[in-house]
Amino acid sequence: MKPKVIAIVGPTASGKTRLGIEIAKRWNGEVISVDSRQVYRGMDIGTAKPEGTWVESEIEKDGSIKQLFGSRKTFLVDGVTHWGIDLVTPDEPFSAADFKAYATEKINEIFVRGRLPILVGGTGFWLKTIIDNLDLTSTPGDPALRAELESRTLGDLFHEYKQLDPEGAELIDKQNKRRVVRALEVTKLTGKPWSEQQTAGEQLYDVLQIGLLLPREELIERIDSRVEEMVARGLVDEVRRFKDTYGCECESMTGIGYRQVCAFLSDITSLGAVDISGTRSEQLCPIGHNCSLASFADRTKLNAAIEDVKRDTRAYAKRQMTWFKRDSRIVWVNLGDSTENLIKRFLENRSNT
RNA sequence: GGCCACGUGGCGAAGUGGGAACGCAGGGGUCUGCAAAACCUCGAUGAGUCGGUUCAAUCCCGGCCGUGGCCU
Repeated sequence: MKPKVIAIVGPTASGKTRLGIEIAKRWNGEVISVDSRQVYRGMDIGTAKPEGTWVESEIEKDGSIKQLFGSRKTFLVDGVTHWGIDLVTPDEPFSAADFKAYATEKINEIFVRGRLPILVGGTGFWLKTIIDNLDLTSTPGDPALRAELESRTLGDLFHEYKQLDPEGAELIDKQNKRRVVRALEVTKLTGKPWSEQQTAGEQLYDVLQIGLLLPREELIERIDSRVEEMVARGLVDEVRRFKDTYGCECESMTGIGYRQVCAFLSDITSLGAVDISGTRSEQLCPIGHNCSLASFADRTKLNAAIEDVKRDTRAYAKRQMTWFKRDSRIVWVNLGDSTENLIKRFLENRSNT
């Protein structure tokens, strides 16, 4: 019998986190965040990381389970244990494959504890690695090779790739350089065509996917107000801290919120319009907020950056819906609907494979 | 009242006497190690409006309407 796992999916700002907590409380579960941005330590406000506290772990003490991502501590949100948060520093890479290794380990641990694993998150690809047990090839990225490949033109790369893996060349998105680079990278590193390495193992878990559905208008409202809330909570200062350490270029800074605000900060810095060495939080706040030091021009720019964040978040939500829509296994519920019977039936149903 | 300018898809905005760029927004889609990423794709049978010139008008001419500016 496969372990039963619940997954809560849906676009950003649809209320997944809260639902996850409710379900965890009701069914004795632990949450695993499936979010490619919440893995970064310290990136809290912009990733809408749930607010919680790190406590000494009670459950990890016996050491009976080998921990790939060992931690003495547990992240508690409203009394519910959360995994998948604060796994790496913002300059460390963390891929879908890393996540798969981490999450499967955590699911098994939770299962052994006799509790219910609840995957909560909007990173569809990461979730898919677990639900469909993708064998993400055993070939990690090779930074040197990748850098070399990336310096070449797409046409050139595709040409070489086609020689090495004609079948893959048919399947791949030939206009997406990032994909072609990876396929070529895998093929060269392993000596075997990338297209032959795309396999999925047998399903590991019995999964109930619950999708949160809400009217587009309502989702947009929720996105907008959440972004405003982030700003009020100090998004700009958070981004500035990371900008000072990592700049705007590293992967973790390409997240929505970070990207736009980082660009804004670079803009005003280069113009010398704002002294950013002083008491920062007082100097930078958008129009409509109470602040005295920022110039009107800079506040206008910040407002524009915030609008960009909202816009890009909407676009992201749309992409997420495109992803989830095509998975017919998802059971869609309206925000606010009870999941009681749905989950009850799922848990009572004995899986026979 | 007179003079001048302008009137292009939801917004912004080019250009041309003979296939209406582009940006943004919006819709649809792809996805097997960067996925909040990367990539693909679709929207004006028609240019305020009515006439005229021309083989042909969004582009030239005129009337009307509208907008902005200037003048008395």
